[in-house]
Amino acid sequence: MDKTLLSGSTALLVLKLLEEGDKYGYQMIEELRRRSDDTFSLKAGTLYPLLHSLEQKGYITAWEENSDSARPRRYYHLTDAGKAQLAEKETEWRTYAGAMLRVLEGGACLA
Amino acid sequence: MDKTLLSGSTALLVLKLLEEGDKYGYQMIEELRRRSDDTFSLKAGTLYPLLHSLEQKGYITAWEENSDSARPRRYYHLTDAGKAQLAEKETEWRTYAGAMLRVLEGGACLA
DNA sequence: TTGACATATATCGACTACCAATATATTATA
DNA sequence: TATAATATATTGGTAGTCGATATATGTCAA
Repeated sequence: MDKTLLSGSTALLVLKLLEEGDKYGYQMIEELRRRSDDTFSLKAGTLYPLLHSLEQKGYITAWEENSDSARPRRYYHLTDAGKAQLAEKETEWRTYAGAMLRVLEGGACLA
Repeated sequence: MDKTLLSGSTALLVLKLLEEGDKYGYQMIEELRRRSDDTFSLKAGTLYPLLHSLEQKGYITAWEENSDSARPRRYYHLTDAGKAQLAEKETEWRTYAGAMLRVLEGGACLA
């Protein structure tokens, strides 16, 4: 898969996952891979900086799992601002995909 | 529109337009804008370097319009290699869009 | 006629997004 | 004991897009 195709939609994917409930980074990577049938394999080097930036913008908040053992997990929670941003990004993506299909199918059966 | 959404699919759009017949740069910008209902407004600073790179890769060839007056137009023609690349890119995009929809609709009616 | 705008191609610098590589730390398995 | 999976994080590099700018011509209105 061309990685640049994902450009811009990564934030949308992350916000969408968090709409269903609080999740931690590693979990999101696994879930995205599974739900997209291995089409999306989001890299840690992409996700963690993205999570920090979304937090800074107020779209998500973080809370640390209270665990005695193991590496602690940072769970993320979608804020109201995040929900608004999600709605906007989703509309934007559907507009883009629709326009794309229109171009791809515009000259299909004329030649 | 988030410009990064377009990332990676610009080459696909250009190859698709050329599948219908030879076209010149400015014409492609106008046609894309029209066919996408103003969703795509490809910039000259994006298109011309892209055309050069597609030519270098052998996906398209260029021929100069023989005009006495006016600024001459550089028409581009899709090669066989370009047609193969187009098919591959188109499949790739549909895979990506399908996976995207699967994630977006995965948790839609459960909450 | 002069200035503004559309046509038409081209390049450069800046910004953003993504990834590979690397680092760190724990647990489970061989 | 060492290899892999879990889990988060940072850095450096690459690629794609745009804004600004440059150049050159044709058209239309003030």
